[in-house]
Amino acid sequence: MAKAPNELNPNELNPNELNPNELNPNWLSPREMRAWRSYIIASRRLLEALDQDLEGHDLSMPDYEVLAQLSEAPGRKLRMSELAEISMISKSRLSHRIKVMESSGWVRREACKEDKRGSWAIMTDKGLKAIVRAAPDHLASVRGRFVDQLNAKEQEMLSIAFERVLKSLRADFKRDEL
Amino acid sequence: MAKAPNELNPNELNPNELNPNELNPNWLSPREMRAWRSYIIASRRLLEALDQDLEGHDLSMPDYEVLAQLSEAPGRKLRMSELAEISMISKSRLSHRIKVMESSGWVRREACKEDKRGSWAIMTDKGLKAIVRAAPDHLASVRGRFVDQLNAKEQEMLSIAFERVLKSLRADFKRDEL
DNA sequence: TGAAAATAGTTGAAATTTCAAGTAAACTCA
DNA sequence: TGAGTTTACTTGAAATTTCAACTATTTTCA
Repeated sequence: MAKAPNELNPNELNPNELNPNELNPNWLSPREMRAWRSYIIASRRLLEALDQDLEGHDLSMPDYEVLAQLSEAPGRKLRMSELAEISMISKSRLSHRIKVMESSGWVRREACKEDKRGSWAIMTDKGLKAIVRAAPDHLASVRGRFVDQLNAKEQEMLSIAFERVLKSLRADFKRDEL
Repeated sequence: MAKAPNELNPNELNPNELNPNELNPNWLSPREMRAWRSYIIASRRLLEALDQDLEGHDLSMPDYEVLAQLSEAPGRKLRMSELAEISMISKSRLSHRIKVMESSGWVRREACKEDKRGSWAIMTDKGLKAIVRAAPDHLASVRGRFVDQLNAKEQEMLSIAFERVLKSLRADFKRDEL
Protein backbone atom coordinates (compact mmCIF):
# COMPACT_ATOMS: atom_id res chain seq x y z
CA MET A 1 0.00 0.00 0.00
CA ALA A 2 2.64 2.47 0.98
CA LYS A 3 4.98 1.43 -1.71
CA ALA A 4 4.82 1.13 -5.43
CA PRO A 5 7.49 -1.49 -5.86
CA ASN A 6 9.81 0.42 -8.09
CA GLU A 7 12.66 -1.91 -7.38
CA LEU A 8 10.87 -4.86 -8.89
CA ASN A 9 12.87 -6.17 -11.77
CA PRO A 10 10.61 -6.99 -14.70
CA ASN A 11 13.31 -9.24 -16.09
CA GLU A 12 12.48 -11.83 -13.49
CA LEU A 13 9.21 -12.30 -15.25
CA ASN A 14 8.56 -14.67 -18.09
CA PRO A 15 8.18 -12.34 -21.11
CA ASN A 16 5.01 -13.90 -22.43
CA GLU A 17 3.31 -13.18 -19.15
CA LEU A 18 3.92 -9.45 -19.46
CA ASN A 19 0.89 -7.27 -19.79
CA PRO A 20 1.13 -4.06 -21.83
CA ASN A 21 1.80 -1.89 -18.81
CA GLU A 22 4.77 -3.93 -17.79
CA LEU A 23 6.63 -3.11 -20.94
CA ASN A 24 6.40 0.57 -20.13
CA PRO A 25 6.04 0.76 -16.41
CA ASN A 26 6.46 4.50 -16.28
CA TRP A 27 8.06 4.47 -12.86
CA LEU A 28 7.52 7.35 -10.49
CA SER A 29 10.29 9.91 -10.43
CA PRO A 30 12.01 10.51 -7.09
CA ARG A 31 9.90 13.60 -6.54
CA GLU A 32 6.70 11.74 -7.36
CA MET A 33 7.68 8.78 -5.25
CA ARG A 34 8.48 10.99 -2.32
CA ALA A 35 5.11 12.72 -2.57
CA TRP A 36 3.21 9.47 -2.77
CA ARG A 37 5.07 7.77 0.04
CA SER A 38 5.03 10.66 2.45
CA TYR A 39 1.33 11.10 1.81
CA ILE A 40 0.34 7.49 2.22
CA ILE A 41 2.52 6.74 5.20
CA ALA A 42 1.63 9.88 7.12
CA SER A 43 -2.02 9.35 6.32
CA ARG A 44 -2.10 5.87 7.73
CA ARG A 45 -0.37 6.93 10.90
CA LEU A 46 -2.60 9.96 11.18
CA LEU A 47 -5.81 7.98 10.88
CA GLU A 48 -4.50 5.51 13.38
CA ALA A 49 -3.75 8.28 15.84
CA LEU A 50 -7.12 9.99 15.38
CA ASP A 51 -8.81 6.70 16.05
CA GLN A 52 -6.82 6.16 19.21
CA ASP A 53 -7.66 9.66 20.36
CA LEU A 54 -11.34 8.75 20.21
CA GLU A 55 -10.96 5.59 22.21
CA GLY A 56 -11.57 7.40 25.47
CA HIS A 57 -15.05 8.20 24.23
CA ASP A 58 -15.78 4.63 23.20
CA LEU A 59 -16.10 5.68 19.61
CA SER A 60 -14.45 4.56 16.42
CA MET A 61 -13.95 7.03 13.62
CA PRO A 62 -16.66 5.48 11.44
CA ASP A 63 -19.15 5.61 14.30
CA TYR A 64 -18.14 9.17 15.09
CA GLU A 65 -18.73 10.07 11.48
CA VAL A 66 -22.19 8.55 11.46
CA LEU A 67 -23.16 10.35 14.66
CA ALA A 68 -21.70 13.64 13.43
CA GLN A 69 -23.71 13.43 10.25
CA LEU A 70 -26.88 12.74 12.18
CA SER A 71 -26.18 15.56 14.61
CA GLU A 72 -26.06 18.02 11.76
CA ALA A 73 -29.09 16.75 9.89
CA PRO A 74 -32.40 18.58 10.23
CA GLY A 75 -34.35 16.91 13.01
CA ARG A 76 -31.21 14.90 13.69
CA LYS A 77 -32.53 12.19 11.42
CA LEU A 78 -31.60 10.85 8.02
CA ARG A 79 -32.73 8.12 5.72
CA MET A 80 -30.48 5.10 5.87
CA SER A 81 -29.42 5.47 2.27
CA GLU A 82 -28.42 9.06 2.59
CA LEU A 83 -26.62 8.45 5.84
CA ALA A 84 -24.66 5.65 4.21
CA GLU A 85 -23.87 7.86 1.25
CA ILE A 86 -22.57 10.87 3.16
CA SER A 87 -20.75 8.73 5.71
CA MET A 88 -19.06 6.90 2.84
CA ILE A 89 -19.92 3.42 4.06
CA SER A 90 -21.98 0.72 2.43
CA LYS A 91 -25.67 0.32 3.15
CA SER A 92 -25.12 -3.12 4.51
CA ARG A 93 -22.41 -1.95 6.83
CA LEU A 94 -24.54 0.93 8.01
CA SER A 95 -27.43 -1.41 8.66
CA HIS A 96 -25.26 -3.61 10.86
CA ARG A 97 -23.67 -0.66 12.56
CA ILE A 98 -26.93 1.09 13.35
CA LYS A 99 -28.08 -2.13 14.95
CA VAL A 100 -25.29 -1.93 17.51
CA MET A 101 -25.66 1.81 17.94
CA GLU A 102 -29.30 1.22 18.70
CA SER A 103 -28.33 -1.16 21.43
CA SER A 104 -26.06 1.45 22.99
CA GLY A 105 -29.00 3.84 22.84
CA TRP A 106 -27.47 6.47 20.56
CA VAL A 107 -29.81 5.99 17.65
CA ARG A 108 -33.21 4.57 16.95
CA ARG A 109 -34.94 3.57 13.74
CA GLU A 110 -38.35 4.55 12.55
CA ALA A 111 -40.32 3.44 9.51
CA CYS A 112 -40.62 6.01 6.75
CA LYS A 113 -44.19 6.96 5.90
CA GLU A 114 -43.54 8.65 2.59
CA ASP A 115 -41.68 5.66 1.22
CA LYS A 116 -42.64 2.43 2.84
CA ARG A 117 -39.45 0.72 1.75
CA GLY A 118 -37.38 3.19 3.70
CA SER A 119 -36.47 3.93 7.27
CA TRP A 120 -35.11 6.83 9.27
CA ALA A 121 -32.10 6.71 11.51
CA ILE A 122 -32.79 9.10 14.36
CA MET A 123 -30.24 10.29 16.86
CA THR A 124 -31.37 10.11 20.47
CA ASP A 125 -30.55 12.66 23.15
CA LYS A 126 -28.09 10.20 24.54
CA GLY A 127 -26.43 9.95 21.16
CA LEU A 128 -26.25 13.70 20.88
CA LYS A 129 -24.65 13.96 24.26
CA ALA A 130 -22.13 11.31 23.34
CA ILE A 131 -20.95 13.15 20.29
CA VAL A 132 -21.08 16.60 21.82
CA ARG A 133 -18.83 15.26 24.51
CA ALA A 134 -16.44 13.66 22.03
CA ALA A 135 -16.36 16.40 19.41
CA PRO A 136 -14.04 18.87 21.13
CA ASP A 137 -11.45 16.20 21.77
CA HIS A 138 -11.70 14.99 18.22
CA LEU A 139 -11.43 18.52 16.94
CA ALA A 140 -8.39 19.13 19.10
CA SER A 141 -6.82 15.99 17.80
CA VAL A 142 -7.48 16.86 14.15
CA ARG A 143 -6.05 20.26 14.83
CA GLY A 144 -3.02 19.18 16.77
CA ARG A 145 -2.07 16.26 14.61
CA PHE A 146 -2.88 17.68 11.21
CA VAL A 147 -4.24 21.17 10.66
CA ASP A 148 -1.82 22.99 12.94
CA GLN A 149 1.09 21.22 11.29
CA LEU A 150 0.33 23.05 8.05
CA ASN A 151 0.80 26.74 7.40
CA ALA A 152 -1.84 28.80 5.64
CA LYS A 153 -0.25 28.44 2.25
CA GLU A 154 0.03 24.69 2.60
CA GLN A 155 -3.56 24.44 3.71
CA GLU A 156 -4.68 26.28 0.64
CA MET A 157 -2.59 24.33 -1.79
CA LEU A 158 -3.65 21.11 -0.18
CA SER A 159 -7.33 22.01 -0.53
CA ILE A 160 -6.91 22.82 -4.17
CA ALA A 161 -4.88 19.70 -4.88
CA PHE A 162 -7.17 17.29 -3.10
CA GLU A 163 -10.27 18.83 -4.56
CA ARG A 164 -8.73 18.20 -7.95
CA VAL A 165 -7.93 14.62 -7.02
CA LEU A 166 -11.51 14.09 -5.88
CA LYS A 167 -12.92 15.67 -8.99
CA SER A 168 -10.90 13.38 -11.20
CA LEU A 169 -11.99 10.36 -9.18
CA ARG A 170 -15.59 11.33 -9.70
CA ALA A 171 -15.00 11.78 -13.41
CA ASP A 172 -13.42 8.32 -13.63
CA PHE A 173 -16.29 6.90 -11.65
CA LYS A 174 -18.82 8.40 -14.06
CA ARG A 175 -16.90 6.96 -16.97
CA ASP A 176 -17.00 3.52 -15.38
CA GLU A 177 -20.73 3.73 -14.97
CA LEU A 178 -21.48 4.08 -18.66
CA MET B 1 -14.49 10.94 10.21
CA ALA B 2 -14.74 13.39 7.39
CA LYS B 3 -16.27 16.06 9.49
CA ALA B 4 -15.39 17.82 12.68
CA PRO B 5 -18.92 18.81 13.66
CA ASN B 6 -18.45 22.53 13.90
CA GLU B 7 -22.15 23.11 13.81
CA LEU B 8 -22.72 21.29 17.07
CA ASN B 9 -24.20 23.65 19.57
CA PRO B 10 -22.56 23.22 22.97
CA ASN B 11 -25.54 24.91 24.60
CA GLU B 12 -27.56 21.79 24.15
CA LEU B 13 -25.30 20.20 26.69
CA ASN B 14 -25.77 20.21 30.41
CA PRO B 15 -23.03 22.58 31.67
CA ASN B 16 -21.69 20.27 34.32
CA GLU B 17 -21.02 17.67 31.67
CA LEU B 18 -18.71 19.99 29.78
CA ASN B 19 -15.11 18.96 29.65
CA PRO B 20 -12.41 21.65 29.50
CA ASN B 21 -12.11 21.51 25.75
CA GLU B 22 -15.75 22.17 25.23
CA LEU B 23 -15.53 25.56 26.82
CA ASN B 24 -12.97 26.59 24.27
CA PRO B 25 -13.65 24.50 21.26
CA ASN B 26 -11.24 26.35 19.05
CA TRP B 27 -13.22 25.65 15.91
CA LEU B 28 -11.46 25.27 12.60
CA SER B 29 -11.44 28.36 10.43
CA PRO B 30 -13.01 28.04 6.99
CA ARG B 31 -9.58 27.65 5.46
CA GLU B 32 -8.62 24.96 7.96
CA MET B 33 -11.92 23.19 7.61
CA ARG B 34 -11.62 23.16 3.85
CA ALA B 35 -8.13 21.70 4.02
CA TRP B 36 -9.18 18.99 6.44
CA ARG B 37 -12.33 18.03 4.61
CA SER B 38 -10.88 17.99 1.13
CA TYR B 39 -8.00 15.91 2.39
CA ILE B 40 -10.03 13.36 4.28
CA ILE B 41 -12.78 12.96 1.73
CA ALA B 42 -10.48 12.70 -1.27
CA SER B 43 -8.26 10.30 0.63
CA ARG B 44 -11.06 7.91 1.41
CA ARG B 45 -12.27 7.90 -2.16
CA LEU B 46 -8.74 7.53 -3.43
CA LEU B 47 -7.98 4.53 -1.26
CA GLU B 48 -11.25 2.99 -2.28
CA ALA B 49 -10.41 3.44 -5.95
CA LEU B 50 -6.90 2.07 -5.60
CA ASP B 51 -8.31 -0.98 -3.90
CA GLN B 52 -10.84 -1.51 -6.66
CA ASP B 53 -8.11 -1.14 -9.24
CA LEU B 54 -6.31 -4.10 -7.66
CA GLU B 55 -9.36 -6.34 -7.64
CA GLY B 56 -8.56 -7.72 -11.07
CA HIS B 57 -5.39 -9.15 -9.59
CA ASP B 58 -7.17 -10.73 -6.64
CA LEU B 59 -5.24 -8.55 -4.26
CA SER B 60 -6.25 -6.14 -1.56
CA MET B 61 -4.08 -3.16 -0.78
CA PRO B 62 -2.84 -4.63 2.50
CA ASP B 63 -1.89 -7.88 0.81
CA TYR B 64 -0.24 -5.99 -2.01
CA GLU B 65 1.74 -4.06 0.54
CA VAL B 66 2.93 -7.20 2.28
CA LEU B 67 3.98 -8.79 -0.99
CA ALA B 68 5.68 -5.61 -2.15
CA GLN B 69 7.70 -5.43 1.02
CA LEU B 70 8.75 -9.03 0.67
CA SER B 71 9.63 -8.58 -2.99
CA GLU B 72 12.07 -5.86 -2.06
CA ALA B 73 13.65 -7.59 0.90
CA PRO B 74 17.00 -9.31 0.49
CA GLY B 75 16.35 -12.95 -0.32
CA ARG B 76 12.68 -11.98 -0.58
CA LYS B 77 12.23 -12.92 3.03
CA LEU B 78 11.59 -11.04 6.23
CA ARG B 79 11.03 -11.84 9.86
CA MET B 80 7.37 -11.65 10.78
CA SER B 81 7.93 -8.80 13.18
CA GLU B 82 9.73 -6.64 10.72
CA LEU B 83 7.25 -7.37 7.98
CA ALA B 84 4.43 -6.37 10.29
CA GLU B 85 6.27 -3.20 11.26
CA ILE B 86 7.06 -1.96 7.76
CA SER B 87 3.67 -2.99 6.41
CA MET B 88 2.03 -1.07 9.24
CA ILE B 89 -0.19 -3.91 10.37
CA SER B 90 -0.33 -5.71 13.68
CA LYS B 91 1.59 -8.92 14.27
CA SER B 92 -1.59 -10.78 14.90
CA ARG B 93 -3.13 -9.57 11.71
CA LEU B 94 -0.01 -10.44 9.76
CA SER B 95 0.00 -13.90 11.27
CA HIS B 96 -3.55 -14.52 10.14
CA ARG B 97 -2.94 -12.97 6.77
CA ILE B 98 0.21 -14.94 6.05
CA LYS B 99 -1.76 -18.07 6.81
CA VAL B 100 -4.11 -17.36 3.92
CA MET B 101 -1.34 -16.16 1.66
CA GLU B 102 0.39 -19.43 2.32
CA SER B 103 -2.66 -21.29 1.20
CA SER B 104 -2.70 -19.35 -2.05
CA GLY B 105 0.93 -20.29 -2.46
CA TRP B 106 2.42 -16.78 -2.48
CA VAL B 107 4.38 -17.10 0.72
CA ARG B 108 5.76 -19.78 2.93
CA ARG B 109 7.04 -19.74 6.48
CA GLU B 110 10.29 -21.10 7.76
CA ALA B 111 11.60 -21.40 11.30
CA CYS B 112 14.37 -18.99 12.17
CA LYS B 113 17.58 -20.67 13.23
CA GLU B 114 19.29 -17.69 14.79
CA ASP B 115 16.34 -16.96 17.03
CA LYS B 116 14.20 -19.94 17.70
CA ARG B 117 11.24 -17.84 18.72
CA GLY B 118 11.08 -16.28 15.31
CA SER B 119 10.06 -17.22 11.82
CA TRP B 120 10.67 -16.01 8.32
CA ALA B 121 8.04 -15.11 5.81
CA ILE B 122 9.42 -16.07 2.43
CA MET B 123 7.93 -15.07 -0.87
CA THR B 124 7.56 -17.91 -3.35
CA ASP B 125 8.13 -17.62 -7.08
CA LYS B 126 4.41 -17.73 -7.50
CA GLY B 127 4.07 -14.82 -5.10
CA LEU B 128 6.69 -12.86 -6.95
CA LYS B 129 4.93 -13.44 -10.22
CA ALA B 130 1.66 -12.32 -8.71
CA ILE B 131 3.02 -9.01 -7.58
CA VAL B 132 5.16 -8.38 -10.64
CA ARG B 133 2.02 -8.83 -12.64
CA ALA B 134 -0.01 -6.51 -10.43
CA ALA B 135 2.60 -3.82 -9.84
CA PRO B 136 2.39 -1.98 -13.17
CA ASP B 137 -1.36 -1.67 -12.91
CA HIS B 138 -1.12 -0.48 -9.35
CA LEU B 139 1.55 1.99 -10.29
CA ALA B 140 -0.55 3.24 -13.17
CA SER B 141 -3.47 3.66 -10.85
CA VAL B 142 -1.45 5.55 -8.22
CA ARG B 143 -0.14 7.73 -10.99
CA GLY B 144 -3.39 8.36 -12.75
CA ARG B 145 -5.52 8.88 -9.71
CA PHE B 146 -3.08 10.78 -7.53
CA VAL B 147 0.44 11.68 -8.64
CA ASP B 148 -0.45 12.98 -12.07
CA GLN B 149 -3.16 15.15 -10.58
CA LEU B 150 -0.50 17.20 -8.77
CA ASN B 151 1.98 19.53 -10.37
CA ALA B 152 5.65 19.53 -9.37
CA LYS B 153 5.26 22.32 -6.89
CA GLU B 154 2.33 20.65 -5.22
CA GLN B 155 4.18 17.38 -5.03
CA GLU B 156 7.05 19.06 -3.27
CA MET B 157 4.94 20.99 -0.83
CA LEU B 158 2.90 17.92 -0.10
CA SER B 159 6.03 15.91 0.66
CA ILE B 160 7.29 18.53 3.05
CA ALA B 161 3.95 18.96 4.75
CA PHE B 162 3.23 15.27 5.23
CA GLU B 163 6.75 14.55 6.38
CA ARG B 164 6.20 17.19 9.03
CA VAL B 165 2.88 15.65 10.02
CA LEU B 166 4.51 12.26 10.33
CA LYS B 167 7.39 13.65 12.34
CA SER B 168 5.03 15.24 14.81
CA LEU B 169 3.05 12.01 15.12
CA ARG B 170 6.22 10.18 15.96
CA ALA B 171 7.16 12.80 18.53
CA ASP B 172 3.73 12.51 20.16
CA PHE B 173 4.06 8.77 20.13
CA LYS B 174 7.40 8.94 21.91
CA ARG B 175 5.92 11.22 24.52
CA ASP B 176 3.10 8.74 25.14
CA GLU B 177 5.58 5.96 25.69
CA LEU B 178 7.28 7.57 28.67
C1' DT C 1 -52.63 -0.94 -16.84
C1' DG C 2 -49.24 -4.04 -15.52
C1' DA C 3 -44.87 -6.47 -16.25
C1' DA C 4 -40.11 -5.48 -15.78
C1' DA C 5 -36.65 -2.85 -13.63
C1' DA C 6 -34.88 -0.13 -10.08
C1' DT C 7 -34.58 1.38 -5.24
C1' DA C 8 -34.41 0.93 0.04
C1' DG C 9 -33.12 -1.62 3.26
C1' DT C 10 -32.14 -6.05 5.84
C1' DT C 11 -30.10 -10.44 6.65
C1' DG C 12 -27.00 -14.51 7.32
C1' DA C 13 -22.80 -16.31 6.19
C1' DA C 14 -18.02 -15.81 4.98
C1' DA C 15 -13.88 -13.25 5.34
C1' DT C 16 -11.21 -10.07 7.83
C1' DT C 17 -9.57 -7.66 11.76
C1' DT C 18 -9.01 -6.96 16.64
C1' DC C 19 -8.40 -8.39 21.22
C1' DA C 20 -6.80 -10.99 25.03
C1' DA C 21 -4.27 -14.74 26.19
C1' DG C 22 -0.91 -18.24 25.63
C1' DT C 23 3.74 -20.63 24.47
C1' DA C 24 8.45 -20.73 23.93
C1' DA C 25 12.79 -18.70 23.60
C1' DA C 26 16.01 -14.97 24.81
C1' DC C 27 17.57 -11.45 27.69
C1' DT C 28 18.77 -9.13 32.23
C1' DC C 29 20.82 -8.36 36.30
C1' DA C 30 21.10 -9.25 41.38
C1' DT D 1 22.97 -19.01 37.96
C1' DG D 2 18.39 -18.44 37.61
C1' DA D 3 14.07 -15.92 38.60
C1' DG D 4 11.75 -12.38 36.41
C1' DT D 5 11.00 -9.78 32.23
C1' DT D 6 10.79 -8.98 27.50
C1' DT D 7 10.39 -10.46 22.77
C1' DA D 8 8.46 -13.16 18.81
C1' DC D 9 4.90 -15.14 17.28
C1' DT D 10 0.43 -17.80 17.25
C1' DT D 11 -4.16 -18.80 18.47
C1' DG D 12 -9.19 -18.76 19.30
C1' DA D 13 -12.92 -15.99 20.08
C1' DA D 14 -15.34 -11.68 19.50
C1' DA D 15 -16.35 -7.80 16.72
C1' DT D 16 -16.51 -5.80 12.32
C1' DT D 17 -16.90 -5.68 7.44
C1' DT D 18 -18.02 -7.64 3.01
C1' DC D 19 -20.69 -10.29 -0.02
C1' DA D 20 -24.50 -12.30 -2.11
C1' DA D 21 -29.11 -13.01 -1.59
C1' DC D 22 -33.74 -11.64 -0.43
C1' DT D 23 -38.18 -8.85 0.67
C1' DA D 24 -40.95 -5.14 -0.10
C1' DT D 25 -42.02 -1.34 -2.26
C1' DT D 26 -41.78 2.22 -5.96
C1' DT D 27 -40.80 3.59 -10.69
C1' DT D 28 -40.74 3.13 -15.57
C1' DC D 29 -42.65 2.65 -19.88
C1' DA D 30 -44.67 -0.25 -23.62
